[in-house]
Amino acid sequence: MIEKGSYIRDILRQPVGTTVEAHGWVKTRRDSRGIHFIQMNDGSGFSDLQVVVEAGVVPAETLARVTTGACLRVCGELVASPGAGQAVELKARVIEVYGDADSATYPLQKKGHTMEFLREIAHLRARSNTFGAVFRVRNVLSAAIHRFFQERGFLYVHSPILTTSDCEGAGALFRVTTLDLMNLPRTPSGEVDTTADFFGRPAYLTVSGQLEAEIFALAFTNVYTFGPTFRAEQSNTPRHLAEFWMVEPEMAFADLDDDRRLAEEFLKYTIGAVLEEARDDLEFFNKRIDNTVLATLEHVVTSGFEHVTYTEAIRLLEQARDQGRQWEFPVHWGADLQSEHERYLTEEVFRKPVVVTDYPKEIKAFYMRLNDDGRTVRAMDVLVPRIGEIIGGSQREERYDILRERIDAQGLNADDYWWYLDLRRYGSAPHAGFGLGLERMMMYLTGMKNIRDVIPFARAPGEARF
RNA sequence: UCCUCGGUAGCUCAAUGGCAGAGCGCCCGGCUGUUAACCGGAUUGUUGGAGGUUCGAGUCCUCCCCGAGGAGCCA
Repeated sequence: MIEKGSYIRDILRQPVGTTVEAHGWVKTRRDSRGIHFIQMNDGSGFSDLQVVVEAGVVPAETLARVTTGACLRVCGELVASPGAGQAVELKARVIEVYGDADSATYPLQKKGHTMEFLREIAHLRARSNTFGAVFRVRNVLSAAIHRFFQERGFLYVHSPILTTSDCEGAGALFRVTTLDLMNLPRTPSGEVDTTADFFGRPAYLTVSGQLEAEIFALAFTNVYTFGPTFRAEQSNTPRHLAEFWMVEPEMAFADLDDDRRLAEEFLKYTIGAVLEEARDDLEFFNKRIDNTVLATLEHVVTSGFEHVTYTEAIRLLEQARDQGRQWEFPVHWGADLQSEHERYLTEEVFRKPVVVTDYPKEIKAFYMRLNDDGRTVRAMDVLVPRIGEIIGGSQREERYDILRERIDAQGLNADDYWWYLDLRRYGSAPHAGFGLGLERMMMYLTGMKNIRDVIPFARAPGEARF
C-alpha cells in the first residue's frame, strides 16, 4: 500500500535528488525524438506528476503499453524540471505496467469531455481532472463538517435508514419490503397483509433524520446527523437526487436566532476549510467551471449573511412588481416563495446568502414553533445565489398542547406521533435545528451545474446504473 | 410528472427532401524538453428505435426510448 508521504502529492514536495517510487494512472503522454513525457496522477492532489523517460532507459515494449488510462509504477530520481508547469519531475529508471488501457477503446481522451458524456462512464470519470477535484473537495467538506460539530461538543448520532413512520411529511417515500411481489399475502378483505412483512408493518427509506435527532437533542443537548436520505419524487432537475446526503444539527435550549447563527457559522467554517485545504481544486473550478466561485466563497467567509422575515421578503417582491418586474407566480402574503422569488432576493437584491425567517404557518411543517402572532412559524430558509435553498430549518414546537393542535389542524393522525408528542410530555425544552443538503453545498463550492456531478454515483428517476 | 430543445464517426458538431462531412481522439510516420505539444498521413457510420409520406428521408409525419434546460416538489 501507499504510505502517508508517498502519494504523488507528497512526491511533488520532495527535494531534488530523492529516489522515489510513484504509483498512478496515466493522464496523458507526449513524445519527442528520444524523450517521452508521461503525466500521471494517483488522485491525491490536483497536480499530476510528470515522468520523463529518456531514450533507451525503458524497453520499447513497456513504453508501448504506457497509454492514457494505463496504471503504472515508476521508480526513479526526482530532478528539477526545466519546463514550465512543474518544479520537479520524475526521471524514470524503471517502469512497470500494472494494468494496460487499450487506447482504441479507452473512453477518456486527453481533450475535454462534456459532463453528460462523463456521467455515462461514472466508473472512469473519477480519474478525470474535474471529478478528481470534485471528490477531493467533497472529502475535505465532509471532514470539516464533522470537525465543526465535534469542536462544539455536538454528538454524532446515527439516525436509522429504515423507518416505519411515514409521518415525516417530506415528500414521497421508497417502500422497503421482503414480501413476494408476485404472490402478496392478503387480508380477508383483500388488501395486502403488511403484518406479514419484515417489520410487521409498512417500511420505508428515511427522508430525514430530524425526528430521531430531536430525541437525541433532548438527551445529549447538541447533536447532529450526517448520512444518506431518500426521496422517491419524480424530480428530474439539476438540483434533485433520489439519494442524497444530509447534515442535520439539532440543539436543545436553542431558539431560531441561535439556529440562524449556527447555520451562518457552519457555512463560513466549512467553506473556509475548503478554501484552505482544497485550494488547488477550487482554483481549477474557478478557471474551468465557473470563474466566480473563488470570489463568491471568499466573500461569504468574510461578510455577514442577510436576514429578512418572510413578511419583509414579500414586501420587497411586491415593490419589485410595482416597479415593473414581471413575476410568473403572483406574490402575496401567504403564498410560498417560488424559485424566481428566492433567486431575485439572493442574486439581485442582496447578492449574498440570505436567511428568510418566520413563514406563514400554512406553508410550513406542523412541527415548527408557532409565533405569538398566531399566523407565522419560526422557520428559516438559507438561500444562496445560483443554488437557491441550501439549508432549511426551524425552531421546533416544544409545547404539547400547541403541537397537538397543529397536528390535528393539518389533518394528521396524532396516534402516529405518539413518541414525538411524548418528548413534549416529559422534560420538553425549546430546541431548534436545520437540514443541509450536502450536494447542494457541493454545487455551491465547485460551481458544478448538475447535482449528479457532485455525488459519486447518482440515483435519480431511471438512473442507478453504477 | 408537465413544458421546451436535442439525439449523425470514439468525442464535439455540420449537412435547401437529392453522393453523409469537418475538427479532435485513436493508429502510422516525423521532430533531443513536451505542458489540451507540434508537423504530415491514414482510418472511422444500423444518422437513437419502430412504422409512415415520397421517385428519393439524417431532413417531413406518428409512436416509443434516451439526454439537456425550465417548472413543480424540496435539500
